[in-house]
Amino acid sequence: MSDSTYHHGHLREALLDAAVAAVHEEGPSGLGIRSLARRVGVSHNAAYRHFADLDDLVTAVSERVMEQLLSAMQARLDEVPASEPTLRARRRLAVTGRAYVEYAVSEPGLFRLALGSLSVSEPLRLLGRLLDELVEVGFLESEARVDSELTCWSAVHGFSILCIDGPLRHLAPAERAAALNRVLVAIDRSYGATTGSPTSPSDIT
Amino acid sequence: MSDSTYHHGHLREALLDAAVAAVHEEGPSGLGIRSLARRVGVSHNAAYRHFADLDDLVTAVSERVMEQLLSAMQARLDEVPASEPTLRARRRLAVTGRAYVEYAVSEPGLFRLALGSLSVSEPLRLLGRLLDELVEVGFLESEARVDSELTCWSAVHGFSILCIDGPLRHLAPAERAAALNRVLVAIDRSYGATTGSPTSPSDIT
DNA sequence: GAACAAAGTTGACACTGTCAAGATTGGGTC
DNA sequence: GACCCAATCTTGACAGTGTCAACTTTGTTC
Repeated sequence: MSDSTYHHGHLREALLDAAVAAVHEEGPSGLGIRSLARRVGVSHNAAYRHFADLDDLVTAVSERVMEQLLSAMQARLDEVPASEPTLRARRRLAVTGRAYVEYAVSEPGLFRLALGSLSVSEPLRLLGRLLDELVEVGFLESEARVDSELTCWSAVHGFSILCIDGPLRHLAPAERAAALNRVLVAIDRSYGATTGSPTSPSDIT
Repeated sequence: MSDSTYHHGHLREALLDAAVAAVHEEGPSGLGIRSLARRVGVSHNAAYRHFADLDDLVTAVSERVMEQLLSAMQARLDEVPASEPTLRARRRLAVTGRAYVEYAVSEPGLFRLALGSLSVSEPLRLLGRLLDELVEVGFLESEARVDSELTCWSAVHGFSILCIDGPLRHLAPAERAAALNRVLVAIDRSYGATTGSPTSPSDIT
């Protein structure tokens, strides 16, 4: 790898890194072909060799952010200790929702960017698996399983929006956590309502 | 009112009208100081006498859209026929949620614009009143009332996003309506779960 | 009628995304 | 080892944008 500016070698990756940093610092509007090129130290529209378009670049950044979000959820998921199977499945769902919201709050710019222009099919697939677990374990009736990822994802995503630029914007972290717990308990209750679950909802927080 | 271009008279309102039309046709990115001025037939940055800033203009448009959304919900609300009080209160809540989603789907650009930059405190207030009704009527326990607007608004808003640019994007209207019904029933069930309501959830659709 | 403030216009500047054409480089082939 | 080529980056240009400053027009008020 020479010092010459030509043939940077990893321009695409460097641009994506810079894009994540820019959105982290300045929000989604900080993303620009030229400003990114400046940040990487390359001349304007060098990026056009790697991205067709500003939209194309934004899409690529979104995919990267979505991967971060997914792995953050996955990490939390794996930390849930073994216990009574039903309780464990319910906790796995709750923990995933909490990870989602916490990512949104800690990285509002990246979250807005990713959710504005990309399909959320990956997180929905993960959610689907968790709900299947709830059915296998007998907590969620298979009839109520239909489209249940919609209510679950909607609730968690909507709560994130309220925290980022809604009325919950200036809530203290502790109060936000309390409100989030109420939302997660409501989801849990809504799924277990049909079976009259014996375990208290507060067990999942 | 003279024919002269000077002293347009209603420039502010004309600009807001044009803004709504532009976003309706071209999406949020169709909003621009200059393009709006062109649309109204006035020279560029005449808008600066009425709006400090592009952000200021966007905020004003958002408020206008939010008013449209609110009155759309209110209209549906008033159409719910008198019946058994509990059923009526539940239906009023469901109908409001449906109006919210239908507005989002029918005006995705305006919906995105308004929800991206404005607080949703007005709709939340309306929602709060509906939930108070559910408490008065004995369907929702007052203990579960705390922050219950969060779960409700979150679910409906999240569903809207899924319909606009999520995996539900290309769903046929009938299927979308069916999925929406399931979400609304889930909310209803989650609220009535603690009391063991005697009425079937399907009554509210 | 003169003075004044409000409303619109004109001109300029820096910035943006994007296209076209040229310069530079490393890898493969004879 | 020299040569060509394709990939990569640069330079230059164009239209479009938001915004500031200075100017012009207009309706109102004393």
